[in-house]
Amino acid sequence: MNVNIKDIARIAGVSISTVSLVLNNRSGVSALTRLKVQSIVDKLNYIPNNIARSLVTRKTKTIGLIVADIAEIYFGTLARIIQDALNIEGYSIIICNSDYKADKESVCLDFLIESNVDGIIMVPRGANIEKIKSINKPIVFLDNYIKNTDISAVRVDNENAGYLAIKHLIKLGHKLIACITGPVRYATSDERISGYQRALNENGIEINSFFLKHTNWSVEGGFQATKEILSLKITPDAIFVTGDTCAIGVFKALSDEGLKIPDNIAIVGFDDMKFSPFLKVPLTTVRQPMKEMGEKAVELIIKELRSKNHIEPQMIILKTELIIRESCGYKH
Amino acid sequence: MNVNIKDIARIAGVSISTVSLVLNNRSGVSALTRLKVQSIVDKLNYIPNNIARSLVTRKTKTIGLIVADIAEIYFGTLARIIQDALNIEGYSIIICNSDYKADKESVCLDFLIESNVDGIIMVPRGANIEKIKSINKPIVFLDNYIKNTDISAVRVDNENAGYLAIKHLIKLGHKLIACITGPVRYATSDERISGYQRALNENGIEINSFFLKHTNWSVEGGFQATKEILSLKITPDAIFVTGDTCAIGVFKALSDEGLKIPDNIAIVGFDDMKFSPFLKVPLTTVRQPMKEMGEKAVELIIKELRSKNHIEPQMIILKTELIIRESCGYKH
DNA sequence: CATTATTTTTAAAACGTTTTATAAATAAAA
DNA sequence: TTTTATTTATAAAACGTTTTAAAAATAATG
Repeated sequence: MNVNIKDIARIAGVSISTVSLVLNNRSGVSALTRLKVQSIVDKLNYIPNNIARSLVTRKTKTIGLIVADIAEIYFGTLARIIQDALNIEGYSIIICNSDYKADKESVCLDFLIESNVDGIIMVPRGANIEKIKSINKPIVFLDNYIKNTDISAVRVDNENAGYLAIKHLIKLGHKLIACITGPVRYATSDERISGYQRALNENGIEINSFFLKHTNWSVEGGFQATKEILSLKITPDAIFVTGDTCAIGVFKALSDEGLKIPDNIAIVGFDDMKFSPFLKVPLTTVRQPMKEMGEKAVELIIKELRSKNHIEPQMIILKTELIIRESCGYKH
Repeated sequence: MNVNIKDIARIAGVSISTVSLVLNNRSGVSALTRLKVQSIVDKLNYIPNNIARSLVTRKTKTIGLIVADIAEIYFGTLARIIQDALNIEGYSIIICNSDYKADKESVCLDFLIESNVDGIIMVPRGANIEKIKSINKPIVFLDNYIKNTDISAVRVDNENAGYLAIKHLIKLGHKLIACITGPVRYATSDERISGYQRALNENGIEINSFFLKHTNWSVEGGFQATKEILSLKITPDAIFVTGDTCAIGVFKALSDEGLKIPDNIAIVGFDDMKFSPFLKVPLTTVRQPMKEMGEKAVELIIKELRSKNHIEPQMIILKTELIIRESCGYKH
């Protein structure tokens, strides 16, 4: 019913092979026939069938993207950036959600393989290492990564970011600093904690394990964790919240208890999402270069896709930036 | 390199056709050979090639989803719901972003067609009607719709929702009610305005056009619109913000001007996103049944996909619910 | 047992491309 | 002009499935 390459060939009076060469503008066709074929293609509004094409080329021009949850702004933002960057390169994406769970991630991987994606960009949970290694396609880790795998990764200087965030708090006179972070055994999360602890250590401040709370970085998670922290015998004078979405819940829990930011308690967030400057108290937060992260991941995977021979895995660590707004007070 | 149906056939000592029948568990194969084939399939971990399959069946088991911007929580949430529902039916999705722009939407449509999707769920911008009609595949409108097209749509009772929201405000004694809404010439947006105006009319309250502001429903949009409203000679005593993301910006602009919610000004939102109960003042808002919306859209498109003969287009209008929290005060 | 009906199996065509190897046409060199 | 080199064009195979129509095997009937 749709016009196909055979029709074009017949009407143009040439062979199928010739039409194919023209369509992929490859050499070996005289300027004259090229023009003739192209005009028929244009006239009939012919669009090559990507499925047939994929069957023989074994390429789908599709990249899989695994994030924890596309409904979270952080991942939505990242997905959008990646998608736009990939589109420019002629690729489309299939998005999968792992919910930070290893078993779901495994299902995602299977699904993407069955979907014949050419490559995968993923925020890895940290398990499934063997499975990931066994995938014979370009893979790029994003945001999180798994140690000791020969897989390229794009991420930020989480340890340093945590360190600088806490140093900022300490400089402002805070000593009782709690930390609300992400899932356990999650590199991104762990590194931020390391930075937090290093800053505390360097300044001779005791590390209280009860001041450390794990969440799934959600609004509710932040709310809950803060409630727990506030129920402790000691109330902190600052909280390092390693995700701005999470901070929305933190703000609420604090305001419920009548605590004022920054007068009673200081907050420093992480991510610098679109809404962060618009919270009741504009959030001081560690900005992640989202655009760079997404685009770098795309650049990497495209490079691997293009090169025939194996490419040396790269570890790209991008710089974060502490954006000082009002949630820690004005002192410097 | 990968094992294919031919290998299975050879090893099992049957024809390719038989293997195919087993794989798609169709009748016409004896229990014995079925078992034999299946065991080889399992042993070799054989997975049929979807591309080859698609080529002959002319089905890709893929649905296109066009939203304005996957980075907005509202659309991210919707996308996640749709994706989960489609997965259950064995479909995957390709997401496209139109940014509320007709030309981008057109590009999205072309892209999805070229991707050979089996159907499209879209939040239509409201233009591209002819193009959409010419697409010879199941299409379901979601959230927004276009009048006088024979295309199924799933949406909410926006007019009524707007009406009830405003009636709620009026009952609490508010008369100077501003409205911050979405893009112009956008049915969803327009209907909410209609309800707003009807409630005003019925209560003999004058409609001031300067109290109506259009935005793209973003945080910044809400912030800007509120600034503009507050610069008017008359300050409203309530604002109907037809999107909760937008309301974050509204909250900020109000607090910048020292206006307290709900004492100085009441706010009623729309959507009831995850964060809405966690805003400084928990948001009174019109809840959209996101899950139902997404799942209904999927149900509809799956039904159209399954039935061979044309299905009567359906217009599903789901009920919203006014969730009363604290942003309009406690009075009833 | 011969017929007929039913079940099981399979060969071959089709889906719409790309690619490889070869043939045909043209240009360059001797 | 013949020979050789180069450019242009194409036939046919391949990609891995499903599906159709026919053949083979088995079961049921008279």
